[in-house]
Amino acid sequence: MSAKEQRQVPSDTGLSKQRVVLEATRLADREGVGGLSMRRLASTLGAGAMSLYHYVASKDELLDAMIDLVFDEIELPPEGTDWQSAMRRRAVSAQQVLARHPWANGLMDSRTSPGPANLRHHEAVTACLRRAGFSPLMATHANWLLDSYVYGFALQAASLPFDTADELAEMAEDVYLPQLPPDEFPYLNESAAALVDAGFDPAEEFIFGLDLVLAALEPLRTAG
Amino acid sequence: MSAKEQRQVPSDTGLSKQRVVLEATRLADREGVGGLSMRRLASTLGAGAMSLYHYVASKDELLDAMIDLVFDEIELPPEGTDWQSAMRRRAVSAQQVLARHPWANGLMDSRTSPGPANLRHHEAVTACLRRAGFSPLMATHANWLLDSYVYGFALQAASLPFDTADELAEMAEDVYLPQLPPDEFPYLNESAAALVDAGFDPAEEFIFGLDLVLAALEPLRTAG
DNA sequence: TCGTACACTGTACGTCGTACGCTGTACTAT
DNA sequence: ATAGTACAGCGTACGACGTACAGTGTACGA
Repeated sequence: MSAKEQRQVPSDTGLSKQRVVLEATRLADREGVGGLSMRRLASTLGAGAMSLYHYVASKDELLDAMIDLVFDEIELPPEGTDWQSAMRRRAVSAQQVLARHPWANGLMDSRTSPGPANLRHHEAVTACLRRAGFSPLMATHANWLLDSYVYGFALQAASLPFDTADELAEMAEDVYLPQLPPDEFPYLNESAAALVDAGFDPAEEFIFGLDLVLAALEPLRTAG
Repeated sequence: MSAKEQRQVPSDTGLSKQRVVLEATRLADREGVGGLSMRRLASTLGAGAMSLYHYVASKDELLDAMIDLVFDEIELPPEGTDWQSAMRRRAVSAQQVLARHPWANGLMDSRTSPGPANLRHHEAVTACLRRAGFSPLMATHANWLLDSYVYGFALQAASLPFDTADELAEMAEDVYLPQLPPDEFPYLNESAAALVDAGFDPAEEFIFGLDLVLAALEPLRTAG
């Protein structure tokens, strides 16, 4: 039980940056980013509000750390498969993580400096593409396109009031269609009907677009 | 000068929902969404804070209205050309509008109910796709893919600390590269160098990915 | 002249992030 | 044993926030 070497370990009672950031993301998952205040966070940790400032310089830094923790949850592209499988896997993982932490997307645009997990991730993805034969420039194009798709999809999915095909079917009749006079929005009505019929599911939709994107990128692999 | 018919017109001195929402987006453009408070907004309008609540039920409703005003700025897909040109035109317009109002992206995920301009836009885009031969289901796929790309790109672009190729070149040496030890991030270093060489420009990057997406969607047009 | 409606406002409450200065404990040097 | 130092954590206070509530004044129809 020498004291020195376990100083960094967060004892069950003591605080630590890890514990603060982790509990903050849990709180944000539960109550949304609006429900995350330093006072509330502190009280779920059994501490006073100002104690947090020993581990985090400001709320902004806390938010940055939370974002980086989210990036840390995303699977890196696995090695040892073709590049499309690897990228699909990490894209799906990213989509799931962003669905788990819906607040993360909204935070991204305000914080400009990437954290370590973000950088690590970016490096791994770029490595995967380069090894698959993409030139540095084409790898950048691919990265932008893939990330745009992942983030944009998450953004759209987050603003849907339903998560599954069943929930959509329920809502369509009660909420959506009443807002859409058929003479003003004929095509949206047609779409809504088709989606309910087909059992639209966001997770499947993500894969559909993702595969289109991956296929579109294939020709870049040996160009440039 | 009968009084009745110009009641809705915002006289130069009087307030109106239009004036409130418009000034709010101007304020947000200038100072970011964090700088938009009811008090500050009121004072730029030369009014008391509580006066705003005669035109807007809450700040949330104000934000919704601002988002819808942003949608209203986006060009609808023009009729009378092939669908790819039409969609490219509206996508580029959307990208420009989102770049002009960087705060809009971050707001999207929290507000779930689309405003009238949003619906009108969605209807027009769907109509364009349907008339081009997409089935209702394929039109939905296309819509999701395109919108994901547009929003996701805007999100990424907003978190870049530079806007043009020249600014990137300046920043790369001073800010970026020092954060990227070459032994830990070899591929990111390689990328950064390639981008500076090639004169990476976000606007061009957008078009590049967009054209890939449009081409990938072409086969869906006659399927399904 | 009165009444009523409406555009607008001042004050107040609870909450936020956080600056500042204070506690208590643990450990080192004497 | 004692004093000194470092640091984890806290209490209070300040200015800004969204907005509930109870006004105030002006315009206009009766």
